[in-house]
Amino acid sequence: MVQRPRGTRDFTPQVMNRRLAFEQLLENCARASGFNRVQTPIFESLDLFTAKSGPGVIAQLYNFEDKGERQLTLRPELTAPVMRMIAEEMRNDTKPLRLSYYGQCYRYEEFKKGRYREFFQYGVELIGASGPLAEAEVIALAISMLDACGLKDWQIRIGHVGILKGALSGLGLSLETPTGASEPPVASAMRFLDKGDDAGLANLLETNGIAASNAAPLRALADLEGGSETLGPAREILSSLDGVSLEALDELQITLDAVVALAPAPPSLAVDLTVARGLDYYTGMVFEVIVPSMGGEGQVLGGGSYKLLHLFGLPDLDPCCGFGLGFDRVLLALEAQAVAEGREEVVPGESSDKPMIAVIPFNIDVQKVLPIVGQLRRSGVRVELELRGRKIGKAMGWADSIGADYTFVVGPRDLEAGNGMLKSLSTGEQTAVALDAESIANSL
RNA sequence: GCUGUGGUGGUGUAGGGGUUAGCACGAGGGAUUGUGGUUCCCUCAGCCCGGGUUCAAUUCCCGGCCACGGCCCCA
Repeated sequence: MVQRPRGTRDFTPQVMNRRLAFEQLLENCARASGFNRVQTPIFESLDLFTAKSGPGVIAQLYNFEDKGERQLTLRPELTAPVMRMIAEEMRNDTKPLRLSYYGQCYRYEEFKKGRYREFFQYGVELIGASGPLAEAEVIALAISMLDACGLKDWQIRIGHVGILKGALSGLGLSLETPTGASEPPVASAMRFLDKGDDAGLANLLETNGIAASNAAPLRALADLEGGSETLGPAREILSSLDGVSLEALDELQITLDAVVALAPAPPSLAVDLTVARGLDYYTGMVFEVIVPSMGGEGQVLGGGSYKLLHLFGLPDLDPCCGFGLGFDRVLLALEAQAVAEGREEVVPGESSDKPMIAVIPFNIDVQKVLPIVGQLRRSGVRVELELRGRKIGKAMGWADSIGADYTFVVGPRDLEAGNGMLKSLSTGEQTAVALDAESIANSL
């Protein structure tokens, strides 16, 4: 028996129903904010991802050579392909572009709950507009989506890489990687701050000719916690440091104010200046959403402002802003929440559908009912036709188990009388209805 | 990359060096040749793969594969 490859999943009709409903819900949110869907290929040139993330990423790629000896790879993420698409197809489109995307991505790594080798990502990118208002639009959309799907237990953390970075470089730490080192001193400092390694931080400052006394205010800055009220203390700390600009802080303030006006209030919002997203192409505001109950795999969404389009010859469009949403993880969180609340419905609206009617021809020529089946379907009613010639009792059981709302039985007697028996499976009531689609539809 | 636990019909499980490998759900058929979600009967279908120990392995040992966890990492 051939099994599905490691780290992949099959989706049964019941599961797929839910996934489609979730995708539709996200899509509706995106469209309400003017974001329109695009789609890119499942495989791309290997260069696309090594250019963005460096040669180290190959270890986690499903890369291969095609029959024309081209170096290709299954896509590990969707931002780079969308950037590529913009450069190739959308240079002359009116800016800004508001794009959304959804699809599977592939990473060769160990998988766990909420982490698979084939996983699904939903995301948006706002291209050709930057600044605090553009950032607020993106954050607000993320909040709206999580709000719309009914998730309750989540936290959004918003930061700005420019603030710590500005403070550190303002003190005199270099943004350039020295020869022989693996990362610039600024990045090392941010890592020390994030991990709480104060000794390492002080040491780093001293070896770069900066007074170690500066470590304390930096630590205080990194440790600030809370909502937008933390910006006041942050301002005081930054003002006390030499050569540090307050510009990034002012921008973050504008962004936060705009988000409050644009989006529903999230369950928990925290300003956290150490949100680093680990990636050096993020240049401004960064944010992420955590579902605490999911533990180690609890980050369900991440994004921010980044500079990538210069890699495609479009530096004028940098920086852009966007986020990626872990489709599978949010769904897992919703499923866990539904179980905890003893609720059947996991994604809002997943089970609301048009009524379904099971048409059961009984000891008659099936041809007699086919036109009605076709007409009902065209008029928007879901119709399933009994295909196995079951006896009447079995047929009723079949109709029940496929989730039909009604049965419509047509036997010899009915045919003679020119009608059929329409039965509601929920109430058990049964009435004779004329043998035409309109009469049946009106009786539902 | 490190590490823990586990793999018995389609699903969930019991058992265990020699067994007709048990049960439940499921699916198909029948009791019931015009009415379902209750009952009864019948049928279908299983010891992950390879090697080793043994007279004998589904059971014990090793390896692989797969699954589920905890770290590391995460574009």
